[in-house]
Amino acid sequence: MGNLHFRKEERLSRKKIIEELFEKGASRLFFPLKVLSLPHPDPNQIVHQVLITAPARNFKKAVDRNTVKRRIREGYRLNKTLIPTSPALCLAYIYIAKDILPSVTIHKSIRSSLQQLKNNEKKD
RNA sequence: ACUGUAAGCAGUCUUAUCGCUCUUUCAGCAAUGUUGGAGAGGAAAGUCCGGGCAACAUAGGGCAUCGUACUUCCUAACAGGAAGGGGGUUUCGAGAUCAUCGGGAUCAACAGAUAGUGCCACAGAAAACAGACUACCGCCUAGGAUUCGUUCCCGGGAGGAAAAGGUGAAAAGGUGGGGUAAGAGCCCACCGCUUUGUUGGUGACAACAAAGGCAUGGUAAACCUUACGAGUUGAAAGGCCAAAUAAGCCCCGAUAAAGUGAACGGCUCGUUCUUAUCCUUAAAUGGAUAUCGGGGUGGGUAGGCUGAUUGAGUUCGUCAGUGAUGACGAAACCAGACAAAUGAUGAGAGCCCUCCCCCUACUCCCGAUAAUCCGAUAACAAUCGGGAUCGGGAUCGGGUCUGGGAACAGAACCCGGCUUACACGCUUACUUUUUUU
RNA sequence: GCCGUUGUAGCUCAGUGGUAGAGCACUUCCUUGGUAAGGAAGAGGUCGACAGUUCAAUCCUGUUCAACGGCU
Repeated sequence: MGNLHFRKEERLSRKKIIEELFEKGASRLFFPLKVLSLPHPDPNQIVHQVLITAPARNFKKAVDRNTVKRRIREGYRLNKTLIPTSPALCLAYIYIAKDILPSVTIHKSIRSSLQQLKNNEKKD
């Protein structure tokens, strides 16, 4: 098995890249998630960088936002070996559903999104 | 027993796999790996108050604006807290009744309405300068009736008086008595109010005495007055390092400083002099270009460290105080993230609710009585009641077992409060309903 | 993290303490051969929620809920 870490380097935290991702990134919907993806603009980047967010409009309480973000993060951490590491990507996971869904369904949708990304790269 | 309200306490535990943040041991140039340790709350929430801390501002005083408002104390400070004072509501008792007094429970942002201004709908005669209206009273008087003494009816005049008008949230001290033409604090008793004094209390205030004779309707969470307080902005503050501040365009200046160039000297520096070119002019007068400097635009950078967790702190004990709280001593170090860690998936234990089944002290209910005991109807029989026994059911409790539940809620520089949210459980006070005495 | 604004009829908004209104929309009637426009009448409000001040609160005060905006 590969490394199932999720360290600070894999978090997307630079404001400029985030803006670029939200402007140019290709978006697909895997309910309950919306996934934005873009090749990383920094050529020295080795690992993928991921942004996870749950809008405060749908979840008023910080506890609910935290639980949703934690479940998405676990889903990415356990399934990130599905995509190859060679060209680094920027990803954004936005939680769209208005209820807190169980982590099984969230993991399923993450898995399918990663499969699709892998297929796209093969075509390229 | 049960229902609810308020206050307080407490708000799961163990373990497997894979991870996150900080720290630590060892290895390594480093990335990193490895060993051990720590890792959300009573409200972390709302951001309603008050501070610490930081930057900027600031002679002193006043005005404006905003806030606070019974007293004393606590506190770093507060619109917070503690202990009191007076007040409202309700209930019980005293008072023949009323005013009022005393006890209990409970509520409360409680300075000033004789500094001034404003407002008080509807209703009502009148809503704040009291007296316009109706009604009351005697005096004078026009007319009518009459039993011709007078009385009655209906008007007028100049007065008296502030008692009556039942409407309103609120009506100009209250109740009773005297007094009077009618009345009135006009006089008296009790009570309230105001002023003054004495005593007690640190004080809010209370008690008592004397005088006044009612003058003073409500509203300040209306303006306002008085007293006290408040500089502004918040960690997205501030400090250090790294990176960047380019080109282009616009404006101003070349006096000083700096810079450039030159000369000299003791030459990593000092002294002295000094913009340059072109056109134009009497003139460095004016203009253009270049260079340099400053400002703007433009675009660019926006990462790390610090601030930042040893503190008005925590736990335990003793002492002081009615209490909030304080003093002293001891012990340990107990989250520190930053597009934001403290998790995900399983398993088990305990707790709560529910379903099936079993046992069951005491108690209660229903039914039966072949035999047996007691009592009532004078006695027997019979009947009734009670006991006893048997059967069935309910309940407290215990065991087994099915399914489910576990609230409110996530640190964001740090503290002190307030407010709001909160499942199950426990304690205290009050309380709904039912049963028994 | 810090600061602010708003909440009134189905919609857009007035209303500075005395029984809450306008425009559009809705219903019924008139007008027309019919519709629109026009005219007449009508219905529809816990003034976001809960407390307090006041005789009386949409308005004043406090708490709370929701929506929206700003600060790098």
